[in-house]
Amino acid sequence: MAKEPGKSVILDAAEKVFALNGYAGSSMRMIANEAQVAQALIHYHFDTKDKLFEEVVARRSSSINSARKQSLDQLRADGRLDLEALLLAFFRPNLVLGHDTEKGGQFYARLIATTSSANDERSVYFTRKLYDPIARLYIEAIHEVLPGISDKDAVWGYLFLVGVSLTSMSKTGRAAGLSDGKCNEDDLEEILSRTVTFVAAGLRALEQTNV
Amino acid sequence: MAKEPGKSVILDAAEKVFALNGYAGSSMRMIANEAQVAQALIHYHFDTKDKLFEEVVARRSSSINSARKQSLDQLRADGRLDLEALLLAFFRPNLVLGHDTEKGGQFYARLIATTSSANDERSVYFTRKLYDPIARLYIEAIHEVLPGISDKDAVWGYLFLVGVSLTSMSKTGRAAGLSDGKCNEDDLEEILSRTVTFVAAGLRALEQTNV
DNA sequence: GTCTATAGTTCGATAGAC
DNA sequence: GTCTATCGAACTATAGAC
Repeated sequence: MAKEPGKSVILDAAEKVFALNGYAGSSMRMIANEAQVAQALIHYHFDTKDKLFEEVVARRSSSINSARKQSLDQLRADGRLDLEALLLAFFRPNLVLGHDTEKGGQFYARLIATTSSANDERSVYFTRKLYDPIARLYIEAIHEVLPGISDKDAVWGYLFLVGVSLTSMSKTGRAAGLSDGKCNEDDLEEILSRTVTFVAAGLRALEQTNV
Repeated sequence: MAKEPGKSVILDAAEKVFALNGYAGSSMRMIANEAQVAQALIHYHFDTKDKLFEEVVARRSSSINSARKQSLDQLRADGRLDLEALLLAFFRPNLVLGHDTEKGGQFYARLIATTSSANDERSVYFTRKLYDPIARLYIEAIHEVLPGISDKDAVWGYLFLVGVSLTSMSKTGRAAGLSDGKCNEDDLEEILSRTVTFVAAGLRALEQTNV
């Protein structure tokens, strides 16, 4: 079925174009063409390119961040908060969205990976605004499950954790290329279990260095 | 002392502008202004924006990659190749360059982090051309020092390793912000030892899952 | 809401003087 | 080798018909 014109069609198109070309590398014409609407319609609904980008990111980030916060609270309430559970709570929302073609969110993971690695003012602004609050929550939780870890190691460990998750989220095809096809970037559980194993061991090792 | 006009002044300016704004977000005018030369002079020396970018990257990547290859060969020749030595051989060239203000290479690390996380055709092309050969070398070396690791885990482990190193290389100020100033992104050895500890434990854990 | 047409700006690249 | 000046294309955004 053909999609009807409207805001969501434009948001989907913009998400894809921004993810594949970055903010500066994307033009309103490319997005209009992808969405099969007139360029002026995008300005009617979203005003400027800047505000369009903000709405693209806001649509997904709020659900991811609230899922991450709720999972953490739930685990704590149930007394089941350990390191592996913490990592699963963090990774799963992003990976699920990044691999879920139904929701049309398969490009958001790439968009976030690109944005959070960029150094321009807009990208840094978005990263801090959207992800620093969640970061502080998870750094605090790392202290709970690894009581021996130092403040510095908890922060560096969290940043390493994010670096690993961005790698596994991006679906650039590099894993398949370097493994001659053995690694399957579409196998969600395969990636998730490896990521958790790797990061959990890394964080425990950081805790050990402070004993 | 003021720098004299010429190719190296333009390359330094381009490296900085590209690192801070990305390829698409950088204009020849911005670079000309940063270098304090006429825009036409950049075209005289480098022809197109594309070729300028290629020369900016080539200037640093060749020395980094040959350092990585030579360190690996030397360790093997000396019979001192273990996991920690392998990781140090990989991380040090990039970290040293990223923190060395004398050489003027302090922006290259950010440029590479941005480029290797981007999904546009040019960035993917550069990442594969410049870094896939070194990647295959180090994946092979991972198999040597961790004989029990599976092919898939070695590739995923290598990609996680790269993800962690990009995080610690970038100097975005996020570590300082999240730790209320406790983490010092300028302390090279502090970052390097943490990175090695974290990644070594992660890779050993991946090896263990296959026993 | 959605379109066509276009104004006004900025871009990469080139011509030509020195 | 370095400059000023400018061309033609692409860009964001807007005006106005429907």
